[in-house]
Parts: sequence; structure tokens; C-alpha cells
Amino acid sequence: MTVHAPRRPRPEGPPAGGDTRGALPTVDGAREAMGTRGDAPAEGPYPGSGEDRVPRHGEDVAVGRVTLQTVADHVGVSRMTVSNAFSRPDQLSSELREKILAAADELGYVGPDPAGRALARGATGAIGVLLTKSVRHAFTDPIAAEFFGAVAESLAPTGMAVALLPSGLSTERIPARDIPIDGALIYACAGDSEALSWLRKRRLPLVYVDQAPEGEASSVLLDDRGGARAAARHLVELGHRKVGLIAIDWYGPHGLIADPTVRGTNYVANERVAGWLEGLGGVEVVAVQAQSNAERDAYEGAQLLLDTEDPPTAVLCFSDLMAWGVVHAAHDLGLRVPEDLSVVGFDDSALARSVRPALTTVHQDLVAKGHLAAQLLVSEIARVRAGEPVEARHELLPLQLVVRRSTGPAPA
Amino acid sequence: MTVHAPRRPRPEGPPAGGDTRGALPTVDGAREAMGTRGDAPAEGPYPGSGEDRVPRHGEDVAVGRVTLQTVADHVGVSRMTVSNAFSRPDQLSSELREKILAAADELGYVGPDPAGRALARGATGAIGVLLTKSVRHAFTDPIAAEFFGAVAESLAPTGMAVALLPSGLSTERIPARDIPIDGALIYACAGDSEALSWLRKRRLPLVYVDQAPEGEASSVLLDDRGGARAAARHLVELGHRKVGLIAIDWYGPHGLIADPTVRGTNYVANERVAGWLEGLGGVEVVAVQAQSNAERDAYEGAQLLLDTEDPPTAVLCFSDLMAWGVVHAAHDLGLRVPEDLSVVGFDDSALARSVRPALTTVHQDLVAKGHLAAQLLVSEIARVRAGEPVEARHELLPLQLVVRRSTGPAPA
DNA sequence: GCCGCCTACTGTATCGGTACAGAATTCTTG
DNA sequence: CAAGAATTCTGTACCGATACAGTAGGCGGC
Repeated sequence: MTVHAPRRPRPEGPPAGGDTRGALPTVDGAREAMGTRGDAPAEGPYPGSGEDRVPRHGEDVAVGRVTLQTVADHVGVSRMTVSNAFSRPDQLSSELREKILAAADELGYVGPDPAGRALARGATGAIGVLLTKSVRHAFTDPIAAEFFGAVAESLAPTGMAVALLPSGLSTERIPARDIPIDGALIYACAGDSEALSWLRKRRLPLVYVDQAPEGEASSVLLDDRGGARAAARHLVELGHRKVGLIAIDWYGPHGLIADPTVRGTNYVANERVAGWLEGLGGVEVVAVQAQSNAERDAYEGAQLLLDTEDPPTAVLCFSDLMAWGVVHAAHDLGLRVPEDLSVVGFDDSALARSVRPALTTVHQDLVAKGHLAAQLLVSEIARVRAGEPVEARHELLPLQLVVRRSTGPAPA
Repeated sequence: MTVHAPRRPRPEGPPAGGDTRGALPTVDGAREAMGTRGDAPAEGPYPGSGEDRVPRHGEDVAVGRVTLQTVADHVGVSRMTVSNAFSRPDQLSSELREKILAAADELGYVGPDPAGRALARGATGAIGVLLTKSVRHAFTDPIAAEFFGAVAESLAPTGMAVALLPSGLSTERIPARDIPIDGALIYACAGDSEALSWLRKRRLPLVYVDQAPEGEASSVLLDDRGGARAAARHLVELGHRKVGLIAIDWYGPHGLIADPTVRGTNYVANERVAGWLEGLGGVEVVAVQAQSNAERDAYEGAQLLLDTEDPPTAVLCFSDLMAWGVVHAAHDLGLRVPEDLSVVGFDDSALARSVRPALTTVHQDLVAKGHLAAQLLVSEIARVRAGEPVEARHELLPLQLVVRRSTGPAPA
């Protein structure tokens, strides 16, 4: 039998608090290393004597490497008992537990190592959040940020952490594949994302948000379609008979869209457009695809709609930001809002409230969405662990039309 | 010897993709067993012939439980070789590697299990970010959000994930103690946070941000003091001889502060105040502590400063938001900005640029801060792993005074 | 033809814990 | 007072991987 030196010396930081115990790394065929001697409790199968002594698990060969075994040896109990002292207090007398905890503290044992525990328990205590757009987007975009804030907040009491998984650029390390997590939230990612497919392969509990789920996963969706429909009906009720649509992620190049019923790849965009069309019924429609969800692009798109012989009397926009761009374009064309042109936004962001005229828009409860998504995932993870059958749940959150000052009766 | 039933049945989702291979992994001289023997829970129809058979490591007992060993057995190579195929391609012929990868794919083996790998390698690939204020704050506050965005962005190419560690409310699970991470960023946390002390006990590489480091940890700080000093000098140069200060986290209750030199607990607030005082030299100072960093609270604080016999001719504010509140208060008191009152903000947020008058403020490069913090931590982690000595580094990022329209010469 | 050096794999010993069945005692209880 | 039930702790067998030493051929050099 060959004996190997202990690997991974674990380059230590400052030595454990004032603890200058033996050190002597005594590798290989070592005569005893400080802690456990041949007389350690229950050393039964070990003749203890001399040669060929492999440093056994708990032996504190490298200074500072304190594990359950270290503590166990120190107190004179089994490793299992120490584990119980930390993780299942009801399994031992509180007296012994105190003693163990004290010894642990003295030795500088922090508590069960998360990595070891994760392996043994099969759970890590973290859930992933998959982000396809730039990670930064999650923080920068107010809509996304609000959602994530709610998720994190709702997770905090459960003691779970949120791991942001960038859909890596590096080939070497792919967070979605390599980070230990118990489940994940898929947030508005293109379905073909490679990272997503890793998560699916891992067979982790997944909850899709703002995106149609694949496979048997659960989902939390906002009723974008219903909200859009309500917005459209609102215009119809106001008497508008020709309505413009301005959105993103349709198909083809940006500019005027021949057939607005053709669907693109963006789930949310598709739903909103579909809802608009449903709500508008037979009303005449002109549609424009903007280059991006930005005020400037919406401004340009609006020009295509409004700077014509027979412009629409109202415009439905993909976002408040875009609506704001449309309002600007209208003003610059000499149109008053809402007297000459009604404009409807989407999202009910802070902007919608603060600008003049305040925007009629569709409000979404991002906090509820975040809470719901988090809860769904957590309960699903719990269910899987308990061995209970999981069934995918699909939640649809209602949106609300908020009528403010940017819409009015169709001009005569 | 007793036989234990396999624990943790790993409640399976849908069975592995159509693969119903007979399992017979025939490990060392054992007859094969497809399940375990009669002591398993919910045992029933187990034709298990022979005697006591302990399911050995690689045996594919539970359908869907595919590990390195499963693949190894399937291909007929050692487990180690499979591991190398995934993690160290240079260790085997590319021919064999292809074969292994194909088999793995067929068996539905996703790749090395992150938890197992984390334990064996001693690294998880995630870094933590400690948040003391509400987790939500990280997303809601634009300053924090911008910083985190930069951190995440800068980490993405390295393939590391960011784990948000709420400073838990639950006693049971404490993320800072229980989540597997390789290092952490401490972002503007009160020093007494319990979560922080766990991180320190774990002896993880830490980088403090916007907070004086404890122990031997590195830090990234903005030169708040220098920035504040520049802002104060600017006022002095404009001839102001009595200046108001409005900030938060001083000491005692909010309202007028008798001695502005007394320091509070908020590192950033302390530095800014100190910088102001340095820059103001002997100029007369009146100080107010606002209840929070909000426009409304600043508004009320400003009234205390301005609605007096002999008001200051300029006010230095802890943030742009507060400056905006001060501007409002001034207007409502009939004071013009900057003719009658100069106002200086801090942060150079979007607000400072968009309001009228545009605010003179102190610009900070949050993106640089994020990148730097991330890089510092990553390199420190790499150094520790490589066994190289780590030395704490302390970076101080300069701030820049941006003079806009809210400041002017002191009124005669 | 013997030796040393590569290359490609394999064996063994961990990494640091947890689950579960036992075993040793003590406490009930009929 | 003995059998049964609690209460405490211990032993064994993993969780799923990686590090490192070691070994078996193949091959060029002298």
C-alpha cells in the first residue's frame, strides 16, 4: 500500500487565533500527528502500532484545517455527534452540545463546511437566476430591478441566497452548468439560450418568468395580453377608429409592419400585440416596429405613423418610455395630446406618473410577480426534496389599465 | 455487516431520456443487484436473489442517477478518465475523449456535479455579495444598482456567479455562513453585522467596498473626503462665508447638529462631512441631520437651515436627491438658486443632470468601482488558491467636482 | 537489446459532511 | 421487576467528484 501526502495544503491565512499547535506536517507514514493518537476513542480496527499509518480523516495535519473530526477528537465524541450538535440539536443532550460548541469555538471551527454539506445533503441553499441580456441590465432596467428586488426580498426570510448566473461568455466555465444551486428562475430569456439548456439538462426545478415555459416547468406570467386588450378597448370606447401600434421584436426590419399579426420571438411583445389586436376588433391598424425600447427610437417610429395624410388618432405603445417618445413626436408635429392624439403606454413606470401629460398606461405588479416566482420555486424545491410529486403550476397575474391624461375622445 | 438501504431516493422527475438500460454495472465481483435488498423502505417486489449486497458507489440503482462512475462503467474506463475527459482534456487521447463524451450524452450525464466538484476542488465558482440594508435596496437604489451591475458585468467573463447574501432574518439558515462561495464583497455594511462576522470567521477572501476594512482585508473606497473637500472649496472660492451642511447618519436625533465634527457610524457620511469641513476651513457652518436620504426629509431639513434670520448662502448636501429637496425648499421660501442660494449635491446621479437648475455635484465613477472591486476579489481568490501570499490592497478612487448651474457667487 | 522518456490511463485516498440503523443507557410502566 | 419506550450517542456507508502518484506500453538512442 502506498501512502500519499495530504494534498491541497490549503494555503493558510493568518494562523488560527493564537493557536500554535504542533504544526509538524509530518506527512506519510507519520508517527502521530498531534491530535488523534492510537488511543483515540473507538480506534478499534486500528492496531495503532507503528508503520504504514495513513493520516486518517480527522487528523489535523495541516494547521488551521479544522473539521468536524478535529472537534470530535478534541471533545472525545464521534464526528456524528458534533455534526448533530450543529445541525440537529435535538439529537443530543444540551449539556454535551454546549460543550461541543464551546470546543468548536475555541478551535476556530466555524460550522459545517457549506461545500461538504451541500454534497451530503444534496441541497445548497441558493437558487439561481438566469440572465441572458447583459447582467447589468438586471440592475439598470427599472422593471427588471424591481422584480429582482422583490425576488430577493421574498427569499430572504427563507435563508436562501440568489445566485446571478450570467449566460457566460467564457467557454471554460458556464455558471448555469457549474454553480451549485437548488433551482432557478428563468427571467425573460430567449428560449435558445445555451445557459438555459444546461439548467434544463441538470433537471433542476425551474420557474419561467415572463416567458412561456418549456417542458414541465412552472411559470409566472403577467397577463400582458389582457392588459393590452384593456388598453385597446379603452381607445375603442373613446371612439378611435384608426389606431397606431408601436412595439419591438416583431419580425423583419424596423419600420412599418405590413402584417401585425405575425409573431416574433419576444414572448411579452407577442402577447401585447395580440392583446391589442383582440381589443381593437375591426378597427383600422397601422403598426411600426421600433429599433429598440428607447425614447429616441419610438420618436422616429412615431413619425412614420403620424407624419402621413391620414394619421391614426391614437397610438398604443410597448412601454411608457416609448409612449413618451411618441408624445414628443406628436408635439413636434404640432399635435396636442390628448386632444389630437391619444397615447397609451405600458408598464406604469415612474415616468408615466411624472411626465405631463401623465400617461395612460397598463400597470403591472412587479412586486407580486417577484414574490410569486420566488415562492413557487421555493415550494417546488421543497416538494422535490420531500419526494412529493411536483406538478407544474402556471400563474397569470392580472394587469390594470390606469387612465391618466394622455388619452381622450377621438377628435371629431 | 449490515446493509443499509440507499438513502435519499432522489425523487426523479421524468425518467432519463428514453434510456432504460438494464443497469447491470457489475462492479467488482458482485453479482448484480438492481435494487437493494429487503430492508429498503416501501420494499415490495424485489426479486433480489442473493444475500446482502451493498450498492456500491457507481451502481445505477436509482434510474436517472448518473455519475461519473455510470459513464465510466459504460465505456469501460476508470472513473478518473471520465473526470479528465470533462475537466482536463489534455490528459487523454481525443479519440477516447470523444467516445466518453458521446456515452455521457447518451446516458444523460450533464457534467461533473457542481457540489461534488466544489468539495473536491475547494472552490465553487461563486462569489458572495453581502447586503445589510434590505436586499431590495441593492436593486432599487440607482447608486447601488449601478455598482452591482458593474460588478456582475466584470465577473461574467471570468465565469463566476454572484451570490447575493441577505443578512438573514432567519436564525436557522444564514447565507453568509451556509452558502458555498469563494470570497465576498462587503458592500457598505454596518461593521457590526452578524453576517459579516460569519464571513470573517470563514476566512474567506474579502473586499470591502465603501467601508473601512477590518483585519487584513482589501478595500475599494471612493475618495468621498476629497470629493467633498473639492465641493466645499468651490463654495469658498465663490465667496461664500456661511455654509449649510445637510447629511444623514450623524449622531443623535435629526435636526440641527451642534457639533458637525462628531462622527457617526456611516463611513461614507463621515468622510463626506469631514471633507466638507476640511474644505471649508474657517468658514461658518450650520449643520442639519436629515431623517433619511430622501427629498422630503431634505426639504424639511433645509427649512431649518434657511428659514432663519441669517441663513447660509450655500448648502452642501449628502446626495443629489437631498440637494433637490433643498432647491425646492429654497424656492418655496422665495430664494432663487443660484442667485440667492448655492446648492451642491453628491453622486452625480441622473437627477442632477436632468433637473433645472442642473446641479453642481460630485461625480463618482461607479462602474470603475465595481470593476475594481470585482477584479481585486478575483485576483485575491486566485492568489489564495495558488498558494501565493496575499497582501491586502487598498484602492482609493478619485471623485470629480462637476460644476453646473446650482452654484454661483455669494450674494453681496 | 537495454534504458530512459513520453503518453495515456488507473488506483487510492481524500474533500467535509449527513442519513440511518444500531447500541448502550436510562426511564417508564404494567 | 422485567419488558417496552425514550434518550443519547456511535458506526458505516455513502454524496460525487479531484489530486497525485504510479504503471503499462511505445519508441528513439546508443
